[in-house]
Amino acid sequence: MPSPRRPHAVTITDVAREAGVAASTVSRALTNPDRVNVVTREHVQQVAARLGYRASPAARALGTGRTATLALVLPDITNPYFSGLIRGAERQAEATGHILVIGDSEENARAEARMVERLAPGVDGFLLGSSRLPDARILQFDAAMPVVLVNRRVPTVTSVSPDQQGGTRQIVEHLVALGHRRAIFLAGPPESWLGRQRWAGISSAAKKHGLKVRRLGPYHPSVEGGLLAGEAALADGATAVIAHNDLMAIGALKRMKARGVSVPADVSIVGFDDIFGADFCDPPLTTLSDRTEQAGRSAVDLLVALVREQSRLDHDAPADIVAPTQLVVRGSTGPAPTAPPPDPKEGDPS
Amino acid sequence: MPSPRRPHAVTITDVAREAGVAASTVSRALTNPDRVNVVTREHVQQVAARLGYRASPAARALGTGRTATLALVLPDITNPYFSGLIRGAERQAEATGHILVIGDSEENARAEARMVERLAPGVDGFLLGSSRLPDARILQFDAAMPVVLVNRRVPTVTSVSPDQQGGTRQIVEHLVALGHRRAIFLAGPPESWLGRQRWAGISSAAKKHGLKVRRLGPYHPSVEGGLLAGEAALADGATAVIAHNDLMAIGALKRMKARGVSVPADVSIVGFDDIFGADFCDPPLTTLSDRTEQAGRSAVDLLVALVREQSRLDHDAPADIVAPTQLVVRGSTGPAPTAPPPDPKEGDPS
DNA sequence: CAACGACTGGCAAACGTTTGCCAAAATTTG
DNA sequence: CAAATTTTGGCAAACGTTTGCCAGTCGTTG
Repeated sequence: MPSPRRPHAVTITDVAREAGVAASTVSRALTNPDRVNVVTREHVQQVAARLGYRASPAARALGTGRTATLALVLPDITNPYFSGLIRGAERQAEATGHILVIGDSEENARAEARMVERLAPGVDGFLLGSSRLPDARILQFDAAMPVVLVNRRVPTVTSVSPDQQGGTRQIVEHLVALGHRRAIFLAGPPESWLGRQRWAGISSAAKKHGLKVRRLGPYHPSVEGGLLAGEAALADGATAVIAHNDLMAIGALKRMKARGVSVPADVSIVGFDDIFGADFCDPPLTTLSDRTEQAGRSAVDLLVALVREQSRLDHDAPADIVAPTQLVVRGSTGPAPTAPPPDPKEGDPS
Repeated sequence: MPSPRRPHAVTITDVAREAGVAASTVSRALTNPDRVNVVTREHVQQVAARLGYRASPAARALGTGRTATLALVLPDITNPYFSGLIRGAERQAEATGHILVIGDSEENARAEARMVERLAPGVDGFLLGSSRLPDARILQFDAAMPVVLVNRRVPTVTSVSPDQQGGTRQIVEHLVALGHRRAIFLAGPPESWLGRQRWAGISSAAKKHGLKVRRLGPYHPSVEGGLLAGEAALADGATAVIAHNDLMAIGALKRMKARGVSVPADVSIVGFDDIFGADFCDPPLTTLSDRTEQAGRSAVDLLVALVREQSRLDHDAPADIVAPTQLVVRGSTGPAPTAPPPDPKEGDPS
């Protein structure tokens, strides 16, 4: 007969008995070392180590109201853009003694809200990455528990986001310098704050530089969405395409290639995010890069600070980190063609 | 003065008082509906809903010994190969009412073991993806708690892994059919079980088909590792390169391109995993594909079953799912060159 | 040397559930 | 209609921590 799988875990009482002290002393020796005499403390710690004692997170959480767990919820776990964010958050969570749980809202605001509500009772706070939630909902969550926004800004809510204004300016100036006069912006989901920032930044910079830019969309912010969007862009006849993100840019790239349109000779393409793959697609993608791993770390630090503040009473003003972005120029952008791009080889040109 | 952030959560006792029943009745009405009269049950449920009651996971865990939390630990969160696994696991965890916590061991067995020990007290079981742990350690963990292996098989431990034997056979036959006579295998970390399977499968299939294949490495299973490995492969002069995974294959591809070696005209390259990017790198990568999202779902199902079994006493034989793999032929493989590949353009040919 | 304060360690009461046990009530059975 | 059975709901004891309070012990100070 098989032995029971989970050998009954060693509890604080076991350690107390073995060390000849009260449970409370064990607790203090381990979590509040200054509160107990050095010799008792060391004895207790030794016994605890010998017995392989691990405090029960559940019991601790029940006592303290803290779970030492942070939640990260994202609209699309599989977007490589988020890998860096996840890794950064995971590392910093571990470094600060926290556990990271992860949730995927699959681009759906309703699902995101459900996810937050589902996770809330078990975590100390939330990292909301590229949240699709309306401002009001975010404010509501923020009022009820510690929240840090990533890739989004909402007044009074702590956040870290990449500098889109500077970034879009770089993009527009780059295109203008290459002689482009008409561009297209392939929009992502309207719920995307970053997307709205991008469009705002691009239109404003474009106006300043005399670049004409039209917006198409919205499209699903994926390679598939980019395929569709690319098709639409071809029909428009602009010489430059700015996609909501790299996934879409890559989709558009694929579509161009399939249609025999040469990038960048006929049309230039720019993306956002500098995801894995942007540097080795064909041609490599010109794109706006930001340091997502760093963002993940900072966001966790901010969140941990918020959680700590929550127990004390001093709330200082919410932080708003705006991280620098950098345009990485690769092969997908080039001088504007002098003649308009040729008609696509296949498909109905209507 | 700001109101307290966390409005004191509504507890089971609040619901009980409001509904005019005992706390135990509330508990049963919500978690064990058959145990209570239909009219009381509905009344309680209504009151609970009205008050917005959410059971405290900590308290529940303390009472039941179950946390409704599953851990997924991986050697590299940022490898797009794992995105599918993560998504599949997350979806199925949610579907079965579980929370998924995620850990990154960063290719380090020691870190992996630490991670498991750190997480263990707070989770019901583990999903170990592409574990770098020695068999003995895995058996040890498996004896102490529910464990499901993904991309690894260890006798007596439940697992789901892709069919490497069939997969490697497909690769070798593909290369042989193209006329290749000599190939190189660029090995990943020796701790990788999948890597060992791959080498075993390739050598055995190669022997059968009269293909000569040498092994180089180990290399870090990343694009950077692939760059190095590609360099070494060039020196060898084989006409076909099989990389431990797509990351390395893409690195090798980059290296070839940088060195002016044409793929597939001069050398063919094959990878494993069919990750994001494999279809749009230049040339697109021939690679062995498996359904990682499906694997993630199955693994969670198996784990949940294990957790349930643990409370009852019937343990049935550990499951071992071997999932089919499929060779996706793209542009990186082609007929073997009749002449040997040209000398690399730059660098010391010694 | 008395009084005082700083240190230490124990007691016991939380924290919010679940669940075994029991008794009352309702239902079925003979 | 009494007895047997099932259904229902409450009581109270866990589960494993943390922490406020208290009392002893020591060392210090005037």
